[in-house]
Amino acid sequence: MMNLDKTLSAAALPVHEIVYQDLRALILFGEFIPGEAVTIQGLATRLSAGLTPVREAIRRLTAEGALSFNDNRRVCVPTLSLKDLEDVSFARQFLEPKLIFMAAQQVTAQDIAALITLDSALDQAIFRGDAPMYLRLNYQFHHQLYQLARAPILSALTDGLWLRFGPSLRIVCGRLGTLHLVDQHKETLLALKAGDPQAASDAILQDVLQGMEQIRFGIA
Amino acid sequence: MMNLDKTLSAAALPVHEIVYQDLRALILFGEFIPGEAVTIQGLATRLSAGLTPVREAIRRLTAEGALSFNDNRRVCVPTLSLKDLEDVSFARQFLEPKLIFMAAQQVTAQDIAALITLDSALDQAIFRGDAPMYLRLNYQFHHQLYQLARAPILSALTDGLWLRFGPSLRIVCGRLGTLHLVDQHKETLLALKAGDPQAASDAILQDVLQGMEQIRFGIA
DNA sequence: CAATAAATAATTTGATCATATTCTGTGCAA
DNA sequence: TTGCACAGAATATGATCAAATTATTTATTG
Repeated sequence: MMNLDKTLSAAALPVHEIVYQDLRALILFGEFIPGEAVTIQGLATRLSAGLTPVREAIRRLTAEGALSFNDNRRVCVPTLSLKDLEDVSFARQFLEPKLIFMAAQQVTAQDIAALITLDSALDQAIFRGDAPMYLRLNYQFHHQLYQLARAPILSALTDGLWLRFGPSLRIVCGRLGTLHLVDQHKETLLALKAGDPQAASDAILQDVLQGMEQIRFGIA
Repeated sequence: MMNLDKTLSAAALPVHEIVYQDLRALILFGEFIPGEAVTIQGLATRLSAGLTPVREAIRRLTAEGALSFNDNRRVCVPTLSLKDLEDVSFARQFLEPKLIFMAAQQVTAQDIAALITLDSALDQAIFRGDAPMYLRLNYQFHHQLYQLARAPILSALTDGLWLRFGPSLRIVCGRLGTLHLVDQHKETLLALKAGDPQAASDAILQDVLQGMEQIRFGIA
């Protein structure tokens, strides 16, 4: 029998991949509170999948630090200590500027246009006070920049760090709303347009520092 | 009924955990050649485990970049391009000195003694031309230093990088033997004993640079 | 007698496996 | 070259067993 499920969809991804992406988004955009327990069977029900695919997705996320595997064999969303945040901050401070520097060296006008579109939507979300959308678009903006650097290993490292502070980010927004947020991306976009890697790199560093400061303030 | 399986062993780890550790070691210490295909069923047979635990271990290693998941749904050991090596090198240059700096600030005499013991064994292995043992001990030396930093997130990042260049390292040793290797750890140990974080940090940077250069030379 | 502690039962959750299904690539024939 | 069938491998489910947590009951003590 034909597979009718993938009628219009892209590529008939394996279930474990879909579950991974769904669960990743749930964590990244704060559907889980830090410290909250995550059960295999619960997820299987919630995402209407079998146990094995869920299990696989959980192991992946555990390897990425998005979930932690207790000695009880239970899994939960880790809470980010201040010390942890310092470490994440340190890593981002050298990874992101490097990536954006590389991206700036090979970015096309089309790429920049796409980023500008994204950033406009981001502004809208802030203005509307739409925190979930803000979180998604902000991540997407950075993620897209990583892709442009064409450095898979560094991109993976940097991307993975978002999973560490994602849940905490959500809490910050929940407490403070989005109106206090200042968009730091304009400088970066200008530097990209000007073809100035160093300026782009410097601009993104400011964005990173501001973001980390935000969270530090939020979880303290 | 009592659990007789863990007669003397530590804690009766789940099979998926054991498989993960075994497979990790196989990759890290070069039992697999870069590019080689890894089949789930093959591993299940080789490690005498079921499919589900092997599956989980593979997903974990995939998330860490030690294995790559093709669109064919097949898994293989990725080959490290020169570009990839540059990226790994960049990340290690920041991460390792930072970790060792932190370690040096809280290291005890006992810790140092353990490191010296390790390093002696390492010297022996080089002298004997025992490449597999060299690989294990060298990794262990660094890994132990990471632990002393008490920075779980940065340790995990750095540890993960070994999985990227591990398979290539093995090739280098296979080609060139171990006799050309110079132990760069003495400086680090001296700095630790002297309680000089900056010196320890600088020393380890030299070790990292030399190691990466080694591989660059080997895979070119 | 009330309150706390210990023991036990019930329920939930995790781990593993056997099995059925689906997918991918290859060789063969038209 | 195109289409079809087959073999090997990956995927996914549900069943089964073990471990852990929670709830309940019983015992003990002040």
